[in-house]
Amino acid sequence: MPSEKSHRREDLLNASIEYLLENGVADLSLRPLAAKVGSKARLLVYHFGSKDALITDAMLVIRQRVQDNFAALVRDGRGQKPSQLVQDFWAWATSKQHERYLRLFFEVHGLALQNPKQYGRYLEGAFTTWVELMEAILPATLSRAERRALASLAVGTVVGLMLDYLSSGDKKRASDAVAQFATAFDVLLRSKQ
Amino acid sequence: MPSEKSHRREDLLNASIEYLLENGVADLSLRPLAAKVGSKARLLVYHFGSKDALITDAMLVIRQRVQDNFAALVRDGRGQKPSQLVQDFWAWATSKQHERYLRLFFEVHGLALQNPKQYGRYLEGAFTTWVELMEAILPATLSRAERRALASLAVGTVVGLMLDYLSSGDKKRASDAVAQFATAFDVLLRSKQ
DNA sequence: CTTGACATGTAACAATTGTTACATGTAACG
DNA sequence: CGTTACATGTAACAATTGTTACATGTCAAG
Repeated sequence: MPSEKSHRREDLLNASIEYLLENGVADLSLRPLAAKVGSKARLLVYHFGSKDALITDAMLVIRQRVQDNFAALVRDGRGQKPSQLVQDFWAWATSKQHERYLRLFFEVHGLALQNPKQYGRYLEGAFTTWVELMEAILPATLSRAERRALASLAVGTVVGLMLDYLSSGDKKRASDAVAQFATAFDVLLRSKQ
Repeated sequence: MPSEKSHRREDLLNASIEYLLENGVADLSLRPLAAKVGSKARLLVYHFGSKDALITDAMLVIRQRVQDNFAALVRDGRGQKPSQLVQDFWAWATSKQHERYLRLFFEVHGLALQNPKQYGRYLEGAFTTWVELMEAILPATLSRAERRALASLAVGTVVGLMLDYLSSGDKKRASDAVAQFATAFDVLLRSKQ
């Protein structure tokens, strides 16, 4: 087993992530991937253990990156209403340059649902980590149960509308729906206070 | 090209649908599928044109079935609030026996996003048909734009929370979020009237 | 009986798959 | 020098893939 501080592994992982973002995982095969990242199929298995493990490792890194960005949005927008943060994140995630993150998430997620054994490490926490991040920006005056339900609602709504946008390409319709959610969310939060 | 009224094709399609619901499409290969439905790979290609066309045809039938069921819910619940219909459909779709429909939808959807050429016929309308169904049960007093946004919101929210439930297995949390949505949706509808 | 459309059967193609065994290199450190 | 850990190279395995060419069967309508 290679050491955890190997930077060859890290380099390969970063290059592979780029490849995954461009090509998806459904038709992924190790040899073309290895060729693109300047390596060999043999070595990808050596460094990551298996194809599935490589994909899972890549997805965990990607998730962390996106969540780091969300955390930065929260930090920069301290004091903003949760509904505004949701809209800011929506704008960030649905920008042309970030769409490929969403696409990859949805692809791997769908595969993971049908084959939890293969991608279980990714699936676990795929939603719950987001819900926890969202809970943290909801008013502390709410009960734990209310925060949980409202955070889940916000995450679910944004995720569903992202999927809509990616599928239909109709950004205006999806963004209008997000705006409607924002006002409804504000009302909901006010009513619980 | 085989005629459209061939019932051999129809039988094979129905049997294939059952197989897809149990096994997903990612690891699907024609020979095992053919064996299970009492046919040969050769004939599946003959009847459907290609593997991808078979999957797409199956998905369109499945979507129609689920949407027919939604329409039946609407018919039986005439006069109910939209938020109640949403919750009824949520209960139907997340029941143990129907979960596999959701799983298959999300799997194919993810694949379709990364490869629109392959599953384009399915992707087109995957969301818009649902949004139209939802628009139809919103008050006619709303403006067209409002109906569109609110319908998109309702569909997106339910879809996102379905994905959450399937991923996390936490039905209570997801259902609580749906309930929160229902009350918010009612408020939203009232405010527009 | 014959035409014709639908269905099936047999068999092959050419390419690719993830993974592994075995051996070699490299470079830092004692 | 020699040990050790990490990295790479070569090559093969065994199985499977979607699709196609070509031939045969089935069965109702003319």
